Amino acid sequence: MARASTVLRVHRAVLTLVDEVGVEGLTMEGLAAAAGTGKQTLYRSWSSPLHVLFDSLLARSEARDGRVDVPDTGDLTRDLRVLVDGIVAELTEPAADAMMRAVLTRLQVHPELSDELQHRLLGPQTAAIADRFRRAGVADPEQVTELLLGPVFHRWLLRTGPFDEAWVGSHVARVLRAAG
Amino acid sequence: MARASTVLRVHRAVLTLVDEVGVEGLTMEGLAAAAGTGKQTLYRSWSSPLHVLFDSLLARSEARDGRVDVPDTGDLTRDLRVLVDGIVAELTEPAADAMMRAVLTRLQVHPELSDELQHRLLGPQTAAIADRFRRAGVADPEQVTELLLGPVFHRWLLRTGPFDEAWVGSHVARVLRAAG
DNA sequence: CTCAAACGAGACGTAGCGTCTCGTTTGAGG
DNA sequence: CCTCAAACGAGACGCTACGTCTCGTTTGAG
Repeated sequence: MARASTVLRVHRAVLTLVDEVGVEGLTMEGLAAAAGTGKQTLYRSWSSPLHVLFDSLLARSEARDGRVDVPDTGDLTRDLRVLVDGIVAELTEPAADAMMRAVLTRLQVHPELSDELQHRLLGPQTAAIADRFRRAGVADPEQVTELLLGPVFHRWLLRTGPFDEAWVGSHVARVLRAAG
Repeated sequence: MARASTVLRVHRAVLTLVDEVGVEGLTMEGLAAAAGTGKQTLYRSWSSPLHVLFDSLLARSEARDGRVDVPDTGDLTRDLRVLVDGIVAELTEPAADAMMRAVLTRLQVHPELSDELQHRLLGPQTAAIADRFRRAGVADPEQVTELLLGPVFHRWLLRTGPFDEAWVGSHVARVLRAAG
């Protein structure tokens, strides 16, 4: 429906614009101006500025073959600490924090986007972590992955506590104890 | 600053209105009309429809002395299952689900409200759960509480899986294994 | 009873919405 | 190389909610 060059231009524009005005500041009109496109062209492919941003983020992630590198040195405890440290670093990096918070947030209003995020981004990432657990002989690797990520996510989203090194260490230890 | 009767009227109006139009459909103008108040009166006390809703929810929760009942029969496994079942029931009840999702997510844009939610609602609730763990002789009860709630929250917010009975059971068992 | 604070009502200019036309560009099939 | 429909840019349009503002009225503590 839409021309590839147009999509590319819009994708680039939204990532630039969101840095200037923030996720809340995105508007279809601003986007049209920034991308040098007509509003109708935007509405042809996306139904809101959030959809544009979201689509652009997914496209970018897939373009760089969006793999998670789950460390596998043989030392599971160590690997998990490195993994969680990496996730925490990304969650607390101000720009990424704001963006993910906003996207995740606004996503709640659009369950179909939630599914898409699940399949195109989160799913592969949690699967990679579950694989690491499976290789280490952990039973129920998917659920243990959830046990690992859930509290991190909980702490991040609800701001219930800091992500210091001690917390990461004891959290990983607790998850491994649960994993048996 | 604001008269108590006015606040009460607005609180009542926003809870009625949100059932009709949803959280996204709330506007200051609609709220003013529903509460029979001037817009200036609203802006005097709240800065957005979300703030009004949020304040109203907190007030309601505190009015009924918003305590969590954490079961304590002596059988920790059983108590935790009942507790988690209760939380899951509340999270999946359609009206409450939509409301909490909207509030919690929109909250991300207003960190100061996040703190308020933490202190006036979530904090006391997690503390009650941590106390149950502490009474059972669990070490690090706060962190084990996070281990219990994190995955529930994660699964709910990201819609990564269903909340069936088998999941609750195995999750509780895993958390207890981590608790030692 | 008094009078300042709080109020309701609603006018005002602004911004972004989503729809719509209109003339122009583009690129695949003949 | 030509054709022509699909996609495009530009922007006008009416609309809704925004946040600010005035103005006259109500309310309740002193």
